[in-house]
Amino acid sequence: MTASTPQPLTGESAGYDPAAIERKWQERWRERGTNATDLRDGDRPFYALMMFPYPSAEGLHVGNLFAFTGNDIYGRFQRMQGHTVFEPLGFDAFGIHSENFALKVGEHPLRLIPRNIANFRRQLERAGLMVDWRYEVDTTDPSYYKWTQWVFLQMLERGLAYKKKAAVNWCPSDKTVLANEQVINGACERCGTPVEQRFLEQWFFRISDFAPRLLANLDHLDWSDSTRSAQRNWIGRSDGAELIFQGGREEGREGGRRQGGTAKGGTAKGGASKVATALRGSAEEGTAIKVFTTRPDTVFGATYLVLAPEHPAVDALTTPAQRGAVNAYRERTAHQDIVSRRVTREKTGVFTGSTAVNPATGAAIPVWIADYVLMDYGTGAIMAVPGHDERDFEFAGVFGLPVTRVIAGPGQDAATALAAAYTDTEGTRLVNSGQFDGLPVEEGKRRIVEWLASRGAATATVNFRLHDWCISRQRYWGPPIPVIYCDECGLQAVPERDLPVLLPDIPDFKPDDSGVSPLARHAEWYHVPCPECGQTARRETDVSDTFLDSAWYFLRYPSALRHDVAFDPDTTRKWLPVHSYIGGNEHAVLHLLYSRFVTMVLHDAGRLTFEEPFTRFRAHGMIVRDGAKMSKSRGNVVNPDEYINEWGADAFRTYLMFLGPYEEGGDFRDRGISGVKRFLDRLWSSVIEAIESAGAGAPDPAVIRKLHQTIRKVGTDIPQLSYNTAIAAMMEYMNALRAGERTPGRAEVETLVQLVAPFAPHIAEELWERLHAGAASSRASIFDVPWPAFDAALAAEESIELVVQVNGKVRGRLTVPTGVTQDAAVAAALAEPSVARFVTGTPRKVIFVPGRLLNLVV
RNA sequence: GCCCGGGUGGCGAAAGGGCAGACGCGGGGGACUUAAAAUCCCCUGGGAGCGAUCCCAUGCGGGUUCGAUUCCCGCCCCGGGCACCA
Repeated sequence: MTASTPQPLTGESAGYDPAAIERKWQERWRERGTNATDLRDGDRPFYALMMFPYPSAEGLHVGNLFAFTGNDIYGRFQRMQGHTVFEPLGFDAFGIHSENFALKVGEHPLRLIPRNIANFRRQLERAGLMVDWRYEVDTTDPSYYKWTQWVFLQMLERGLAYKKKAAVNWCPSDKTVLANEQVINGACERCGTPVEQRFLEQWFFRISDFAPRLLANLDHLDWSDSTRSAQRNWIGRSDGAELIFQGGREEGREGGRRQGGTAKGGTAKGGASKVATALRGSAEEGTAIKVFTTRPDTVFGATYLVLAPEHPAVDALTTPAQRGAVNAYRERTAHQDIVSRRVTREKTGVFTGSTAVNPATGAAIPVWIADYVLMDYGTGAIMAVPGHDERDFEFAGVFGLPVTRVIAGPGQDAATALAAAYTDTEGTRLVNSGQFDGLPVEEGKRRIVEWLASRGAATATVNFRLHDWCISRQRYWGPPIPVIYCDECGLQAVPERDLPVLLPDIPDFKPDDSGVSPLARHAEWYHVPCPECGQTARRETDVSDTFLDSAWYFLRYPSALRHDVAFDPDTTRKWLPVHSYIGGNEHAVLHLLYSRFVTMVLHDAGRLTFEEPFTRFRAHGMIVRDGAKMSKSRGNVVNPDEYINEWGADAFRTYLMFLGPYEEGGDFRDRGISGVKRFLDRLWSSVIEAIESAGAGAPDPAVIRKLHQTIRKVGTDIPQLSYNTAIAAMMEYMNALRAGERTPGRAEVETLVQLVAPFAPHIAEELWERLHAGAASSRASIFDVPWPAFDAALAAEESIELVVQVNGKVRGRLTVPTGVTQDAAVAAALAEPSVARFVTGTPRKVIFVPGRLLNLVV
């Protein structure tokens, strides 16, 4: 690749030198405060937010720039529409990623991060973003995390933060607890190490209490469908019922095997069931077992129960004869790593020795424990319906438990054998279900729940998959959780006046195997007077999850200059909720859900007037390079600095937007950028020629028509983030402008410069200044000049090309006046030999689409 | 397995019931030049024909329609998310 050399042009004008004009305008924007937003001003505020980056040591990723440029174009466009636009940016610099990198290079994050941030800011400034850097936030700055700690206190105050000992995902390599979201296929998302299970005291936020609202509001948000769908799946609503099975009764002793004769595929190990029967003894009377099911219609087919090994009722249900086996199994699952528990599909389990009564059939059915039932979903217990659930069928097969058909599809009846779990519901009906036989599934569900409910054995219930948010991290690089433990007074919140709890500058920030944060090793920090009684007390040593930092940063930006509040109520009312948020879909279920949750809590606390933070969200696509995902190991990472050096920020930005649909991403190819650069070169020379030939040549109506069509196209494409087609339209106009020998007129180029401005701001400012040299307006930024007005009359075509089809096949084209009538069009079409030869006699039918097409059916 | 995207020339892609391939890259030819680069102009989905023209073509198979890349049904493949969630 060779850098384009400046082309000598006529007269004294210099050629297009991106490096020089980009330097010039970035400096001028700084001097003149062009990008500074007066937050008190303007009756049409527009908050254009982009997801702030994690400032890695490798520097700005092209994916960051792709995201930011898309947001910047939209923001600049809104400004030209007359909005006061606020486009802030900051750095999400806490967290395990930074900390691990610091450990790797042996440098303290307190020294490393500021350097990374400085490098990022330098790279970002070169990209020509309309960012008001006065409002920059850095989550690791005490003036920021003071308020992150404040957010925690809001949660604590409202009973939404709580501590519990929990089985957590423990990464033995990073030596830390991971959120469920950070475990990918049973392995740590950072290092890929298989995750183990540990029991630790953890801080949680009660996000699951908000599941119904978080789900319901999605219907009304102007968000990318892909993002909303990901959140719906994550929240995971299931409609069903809780059913009660009375445990430990003596009647129906043989009930567990009563229907065994109907089982066909599930009796592989009948012996186990015999053992179970022999060992069965009397369990404690009256233990009620609640199960959750989405298929209450299949309750007549529930032939056994399964409890999670951790279920609190297991002790009471275990008979003396089975205690040894049950305890051994529970011991094993407690220590089992989460990988094999979650990923292995092999069915294991142990019989408790007890039975429970199926509330529908009255039969006594055996109660088992198995690790395929999870304590943290539903009630931690299930009714097993092996006939109609794949997992239950498999389990029944392993342990020789009876399988009963209670759902029959077309061509099946109550006696049809089950070779596998039958899970269809469409067009099926209930069988072997007493008075409910013959009902379709949906009606069966309703009627059976009503019937059982009348006997106190069922409640219609909704369950969510969403778990509470574990925010504890036994690490160093995060905001300390502002809590103090006093032997006298118990758990104490750090009073707001004592915030921030500063993260101390300690040299040994490396986590060890203790499961406790490195902060615990520093007595001078760890010991603190109790805020209540003044006695020596201990600080909480966990720091909070990075996702808490980013769950509220959009509230901080407009108030970033204030140090007495997290966010100023008046400013917040004026500028929020965020009008436009653009970011990657990798944050669809973490950051975006947590932000919605925090906003909802602050709304309920009366601190915000809105409960949804982002009015409009669009997920941008991913950029790959030469058809492959960018990675250091592949060596195909695009370094923005190199490209900006070679082609200029304007060409780089515009190419990023041109290479594919913004919301889908695209393929970065070095060759492709030259086309965009050529476009900017031509823009430059066209404007220079127009200036130098001032007054020469009348405007060409065809060019003006094309111009207005382009104004319309670009003006509708930008709000839809259809940047690639907007650029294509401007290129088309450029081609029309340059067709023939004529010199472009001033009016023909001036508007184009405005259309290009959001994409290539530096060249646009430079050309605008040159077009208005000497005029009073020359000191104004092009971004303070209103967007060009579209004139429909000027854009209208006088004549159109009418496509003529015969039986749907194109047989000719006619140039006709725009308002041509059907009769005139048919007459003209039949006069064309290319059409007439396919038409004999009068057409049977004529389809006429005015302005587009004529189809003759013969 | 379930839920989202997506599959169109040599390549990145347009068109979301109405001319398939806009725009750009790459390629071919030409102009300018002593020459090259840059720039400018023309051509560029496949096939048949000297030609005007004709046939084929938007992952595969059906359907609806005067007309389908677009809508419907059933598959296949690629990318992403969720997943022993009862």
